[in-house]
Amino acid sequence: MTREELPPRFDPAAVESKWQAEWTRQGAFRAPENPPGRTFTLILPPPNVTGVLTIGHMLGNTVMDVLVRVHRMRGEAALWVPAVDHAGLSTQTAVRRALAKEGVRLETLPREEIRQRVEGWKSEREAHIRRQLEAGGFSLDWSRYRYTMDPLAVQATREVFVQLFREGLIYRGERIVNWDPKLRTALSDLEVLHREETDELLTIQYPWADGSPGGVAIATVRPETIFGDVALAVHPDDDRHRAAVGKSVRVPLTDRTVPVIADASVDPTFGTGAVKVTPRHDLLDHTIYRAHEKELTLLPTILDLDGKLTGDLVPTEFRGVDREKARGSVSEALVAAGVVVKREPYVHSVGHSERSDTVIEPLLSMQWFVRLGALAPAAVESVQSGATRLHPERWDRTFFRWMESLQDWCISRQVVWGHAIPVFYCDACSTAVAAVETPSHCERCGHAPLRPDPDVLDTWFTSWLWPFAVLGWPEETRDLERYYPTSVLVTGRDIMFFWVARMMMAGARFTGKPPFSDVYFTGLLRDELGRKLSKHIGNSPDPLDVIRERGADALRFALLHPNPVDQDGPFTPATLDGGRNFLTKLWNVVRFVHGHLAEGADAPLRAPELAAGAPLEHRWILARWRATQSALDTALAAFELTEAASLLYQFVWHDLADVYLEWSRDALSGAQGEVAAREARHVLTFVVERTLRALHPFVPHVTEELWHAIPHRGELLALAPWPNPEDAAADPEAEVAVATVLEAVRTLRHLRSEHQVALELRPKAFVRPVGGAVAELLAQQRSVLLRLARVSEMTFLPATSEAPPGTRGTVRPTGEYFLEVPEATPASDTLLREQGRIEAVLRKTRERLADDGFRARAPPEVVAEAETKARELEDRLGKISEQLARAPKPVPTEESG
RNA sequence: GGGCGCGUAGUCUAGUGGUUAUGACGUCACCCUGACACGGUGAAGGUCGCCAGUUCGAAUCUGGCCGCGCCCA
Repeated sequence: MTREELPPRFDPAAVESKWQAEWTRQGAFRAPENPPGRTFTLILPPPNVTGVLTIGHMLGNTVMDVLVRVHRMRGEAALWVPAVDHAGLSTQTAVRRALAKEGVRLETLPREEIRQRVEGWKSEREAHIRRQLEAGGFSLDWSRYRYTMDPLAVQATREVFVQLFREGLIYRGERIVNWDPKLRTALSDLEVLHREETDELLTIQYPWADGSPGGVAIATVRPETIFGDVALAVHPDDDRHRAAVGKSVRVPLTDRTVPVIADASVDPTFGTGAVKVTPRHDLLDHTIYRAHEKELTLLPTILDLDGKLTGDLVPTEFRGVDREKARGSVSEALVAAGVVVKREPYVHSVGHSERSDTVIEPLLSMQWFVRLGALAPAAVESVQSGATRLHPERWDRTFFRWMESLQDWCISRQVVWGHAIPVFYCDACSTAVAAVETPSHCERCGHAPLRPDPDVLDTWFTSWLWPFAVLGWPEETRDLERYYPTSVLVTGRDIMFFWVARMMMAGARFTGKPPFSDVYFTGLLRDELGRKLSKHIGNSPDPLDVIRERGADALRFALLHPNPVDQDGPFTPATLDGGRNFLTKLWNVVRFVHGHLAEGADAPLRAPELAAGAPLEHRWILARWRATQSALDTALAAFELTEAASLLYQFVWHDLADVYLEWSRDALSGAQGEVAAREARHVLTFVVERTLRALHPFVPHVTEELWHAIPHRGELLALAPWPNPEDAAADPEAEVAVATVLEAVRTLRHLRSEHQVALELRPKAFVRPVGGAVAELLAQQRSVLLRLARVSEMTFLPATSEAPPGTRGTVRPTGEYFLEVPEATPASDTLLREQGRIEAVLRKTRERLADDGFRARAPPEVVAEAETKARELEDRLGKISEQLARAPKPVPTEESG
């Protein structure tokens, strides 16, 4: 092992691809087939195969990779299953857009050709996604890669459908659904986003059918639907309209008359208290219609699947006109007819398609539904019992609330791309049968062939099975037996209901177990202006480009370091710099260590046994390492990955580099003899090797590279054991002692800086310690003090002596410090500020002590503590005054005056 | 409209009854010291959103107000 192996600067491009290839070659991430002992399983939330991964995905992936790598290093059989999702609707939308560029309308192509187009598109994007995942260094088991349209997934999807169908939990029915007229498909409630919009609220007078003067006025934002009216409805207790009930009115612009009916679901406070009833195109109207089915025979369709007015009831001039356009022209026609009483702006919540952003059209339609209400209790129970824990916990309440108010889930989609609904119709005897394998003939009457259902399933109907479907369900595979239930689900809050809750329902129903024990919600990423990352704004680069420029490890650290669980975090050039800077620091620390190590040395199995009189700095760094590793384990157990990354950052940069390396420089260089050098090397190798192990899950490439450059045991850091804090001893005494020495060093450095003593000078220092213990400690550490504080000598002063001439000094809790200054300089600003600060604290402390209530009610130890503090502060204040008295006052600056 | 959550230096953030309020980025000063200028050393910067209450004592607990975010309707 020679020094040339570590170049002066970390070059991520070469290092990262090298180790990615090596991990793959050695099969490091391939989970064993039938492992003994503990397992740890993650599923990658399958990205849409027609999308690409965003920086946001990288955050979730990094979280997962840290978790799975830690568990792998702990010796568990760790499995992380990669996958992509066919994403029926969004894939078809993407293909539709691509076709539009060629001037081809998707609807004009035969199904088979659409499928081929989608396949081609899929393979291209799938490869890009895989490149992104590999470049990130994510330790996925590619031998278990899954796609939601794989034969295995088809099998699981159909099996689930058939089971639920047979139990009556899936049914086909005519219901008002959310219709997307642009994509021409039904959507589930979750795929509808509500937005406040301002529309015009028209108050329209429906004249009496018998021609007598007056009529009934209703308010509506949808005048274009009046042609579908079958009634007007009022609240039964509404005195204003009581007389109208039972009479008939004429629908404006038509010759049709409709009755006025009473129904308790009408809101009497809205508009005039009377509403029009258009039962095929509004949920509430449909409910009213169902309640009055006997009186109302007509159920007219006036909007087609594209959202255009249609049907005999619509006057010819409006037929074929889009609903948005028709709204304006019908409104004008109504005004012209003199039936509009009032026009006013009205703010209301309007549903939009999540996919196409089109305004959703409520439409009576024959669709397939799942009765989620029957599946919910088991999922609720798993959270209530703690079998599944949400992180952060407070989402429990939102989860429960949603689960209590479940609507039936519309699962049929009128698109080409997706899993066919496994239902087959016999045209001879009108039987419908659900079957996993396509039946060749009708079981009941023998008729053949059967007609398959034309619709496909909502993509989420496959996704909700994912935790067990990827492991081979419904077959009882070894993977299913050993790796299910999975461990942690990491995802964004936005799909808590779409996916997480539904997986819990499916897991409970089909496997009898919660599909995972923990759910970790990641936060959103925002740019330096606080905006969400989005391609539209252009602040969301392709992770591959970021990795090419900065490296995967820098990206990973930048994502994790400032992004606590469920909290929005920054993703900016500055955070990326932070990641890169940390890696450079780590690289240089190990490079320095590497330069001091003997060749062929072995990795220490445990920390060296240090004698009681062993050098303080060794005892200290081992204690710090232990504390860090222990806090790290605690943070990881609580899913506090930012805290975990932060602990390692602090340890590497401040404890290891700033303090320990500087402190032990002399010993390492051999200036204190071979025995001291050997001991320092031993401690250093131990600490650095363990630190690289602990850092590995966060920044796997650079740590793997560095680990191979120092003494180690084993082939791959990725498979090395996770460090055990018990390998080093706690040492509170050393921690206190080092804090004291560092205070002395910092104080002298501060005096130098404050009084502008040039760095190349080595002035004399004088100390008057507060007590014998401090004096003894500083005397013992004299040589390191001289070196770190860059002073030529250090003289201890007796308690009663005068301050040495030609010096300036300051007062700290550990004692008084004086530094030789070249010529008479004023006392420092800092000393004045310190005086002010201490006076303020002292005043407050004295006030507290003067308060009888405090003395009577506060715990005695708090009172005693305050008394001690007051004495110490008085003492220091006196010394500060002496210091100030023996030097000219500083020239007051703008700020200090 | 209902629910959940959040307001701490210029920015992000730790801190669930008693310390001179934590850390990072940024800022300022000096320094290319033999691992690192992607660095070192030192410094400045805060009425802990506002008001009241509980308490000997509140960033921390309670209530109200103001501002912001998310989810559901």
